[in-house]
Amino acid sequence: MVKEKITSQDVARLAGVSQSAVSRVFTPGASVSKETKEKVRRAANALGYRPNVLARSLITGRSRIIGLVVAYLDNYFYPEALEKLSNALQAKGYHVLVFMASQKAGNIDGVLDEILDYQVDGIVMASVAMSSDLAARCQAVGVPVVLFNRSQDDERLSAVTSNNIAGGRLVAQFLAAAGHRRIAHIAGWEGASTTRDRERGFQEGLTAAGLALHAREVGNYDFEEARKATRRLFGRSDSPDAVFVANDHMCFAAMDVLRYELGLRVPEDVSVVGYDDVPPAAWPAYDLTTVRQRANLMVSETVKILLENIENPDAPPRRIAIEAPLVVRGSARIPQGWTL
Amino acid sequence: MVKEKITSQDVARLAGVSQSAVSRVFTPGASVSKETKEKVRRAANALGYRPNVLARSLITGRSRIIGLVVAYLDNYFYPEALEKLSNALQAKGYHVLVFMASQKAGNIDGVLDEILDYQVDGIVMASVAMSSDLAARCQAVGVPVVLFNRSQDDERLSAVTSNNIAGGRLVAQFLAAAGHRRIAHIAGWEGASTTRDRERGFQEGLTAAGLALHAREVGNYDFEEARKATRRLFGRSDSPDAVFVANDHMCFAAMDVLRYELGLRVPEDVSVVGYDDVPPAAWPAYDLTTVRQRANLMVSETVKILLENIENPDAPPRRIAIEAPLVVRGSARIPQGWTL
DNA sequence: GTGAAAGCGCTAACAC
DNA sequence: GTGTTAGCGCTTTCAC
Repeated sequence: MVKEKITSQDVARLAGVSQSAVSRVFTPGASVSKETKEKVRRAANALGYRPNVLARSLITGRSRIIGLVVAYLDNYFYPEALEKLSNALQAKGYHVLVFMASQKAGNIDGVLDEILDYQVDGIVMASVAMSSDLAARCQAVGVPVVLFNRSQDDERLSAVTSNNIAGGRLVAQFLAAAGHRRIAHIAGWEGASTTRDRERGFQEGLTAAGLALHAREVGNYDFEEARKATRRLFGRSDSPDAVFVANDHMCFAAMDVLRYELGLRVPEDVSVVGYDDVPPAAWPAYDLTTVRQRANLMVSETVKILLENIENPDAPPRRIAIEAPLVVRGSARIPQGWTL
Repeated sequence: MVKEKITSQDVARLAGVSQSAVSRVFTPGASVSKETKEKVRRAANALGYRPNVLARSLITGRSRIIGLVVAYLDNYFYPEALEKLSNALQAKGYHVLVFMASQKAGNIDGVLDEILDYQVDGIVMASVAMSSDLAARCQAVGVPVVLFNRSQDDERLSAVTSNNIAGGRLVAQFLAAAGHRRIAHIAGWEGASTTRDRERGFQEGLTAAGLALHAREVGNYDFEEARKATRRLFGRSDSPDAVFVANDHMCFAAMDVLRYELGLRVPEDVSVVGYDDVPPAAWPAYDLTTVRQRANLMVSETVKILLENIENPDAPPRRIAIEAPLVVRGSARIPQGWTL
């Protein structure tokens, strides 16, 4: 096993220049003559030399690593986001170091320590809530944090979400306009801002239409819990004629219970609307009417904010809510003349 | 913006010990007295000190970073694998640095350079093929590589897959035993070992049952292409009465075309079998009979091999094929008295 | 434009 | 057991 570590020193020797000359060739803004550059390049290629980014980080104080904390990947909104995030960051010369924040609560603290140990230049927290003193810790070491798909009141945190309130409101309007009167909701995990906002907008929309929420259950963004919630919702007399489920992941579970356990037809017997527009929502088997979270935009905003805060540590945190359109498919009755 | 970088030097000063004493406290195998350890711990906590793993890496030559190259995350086998891999590695004190290898071909070369720049301790290549000289490069710098869900003949590469040949054979047996006689196949991307192996086993099984492949199309593991392949397969007279689709991702596309475009019933009109057993395969809307790739086992083997090769650079590469059982659900006719 | 020299924050001999 | 010393591979003044 030949562990040949080629250093800039080796290249310098071969090229007949100083070690710092080699460094300059590999440092974007440095001043080197054409000839030196040429010689060094040649020597470097001959040896297969590549700069050690860890050593570089030690001195520049920048690792070009972004820590990503994510709780779960079984909600298919996240793989999609992760893929896009990684691609966008890669294009800017950054890379994503993944930290899974398992279910365990206090867990996040430990994870944050691990992240910081790697001297990351920034942190993206996807679907994870952060305590105030964690935010303070990041601020103390000067590492910008942006919350992805979660919002928080803390002044020091940037956040990118879809406009969950408007999204929820849109669903209510849509369902009300279609003539539904017994409209139910399956909420997500109540600790999450997305859950509160989607439900708040939904309630507002219902109220504006002169309706009251017919029934409500909590699904905690969990597949199995969503099934149970659906059974409870439809297990009683006077069951709903429409249901808004707080995300697509739970919505698939709900639809399956509706159709295959309860024998209900969608949308003839009950209209179903989700949130996220993950890929399976478009599959004919579900053909789900849902609010689209525009992953592309959410990711590009996240990257923009992150890089801005890395380059300028005094840039203020920002909170962005991306407009979230309703994608009308076949799982919910369509109101007469619905256009918006 | 207070960018307080706390170093071991600071801690040493506060604790009244030498800087190396501090280092030893944070180095697992080092010898420190109880009192020193206590003093240092206290000082470190007071200052919020944490060792800089990058600086450590520079000297130990180990970064505790594993590079993961993955081509796409829309096949839901990969998010699942990534989650498990990250968790398993995290438990061992390693972390995953993600590199997306976009569609572009020669791309892998560039990606590999980036990976190596980070001084990763090991590399996992998921669903990516590697040229021989890339393998040589990794070997040259002493970085172990394990292929995940792909196999390759190169001697220097470890690989973990399911037993694709046996899996394919099992599907053929199952379909033949159910009395199907016009059995078709939608293959994946023909450049992948999984594609070849699954099809090879499938063919063998067919032959053993005295059958010939009725028809064959290529879906390239792509959703849209799989739809088209399905249309071609069933667009002619004498269309298949059963189809084995090379992975679940394509299989969902195929089933949707069968049911919602062609009006065929599954499994009454046509039996459908997939490969992977991703979560949606178990959803009632699909209820897919499929070969299970045991992500848990595949990941734990991957981690085992990787760590083994990191700790002992002379450990030989290993090629593992995990047994892949057929999960019988409702998308394919079940043979009389099928037990295995 | 280029080399010499001084570290970045840490670990690992090496003496004591 | 503990401090001193010498780097890990690199960037960055600083003279020239």
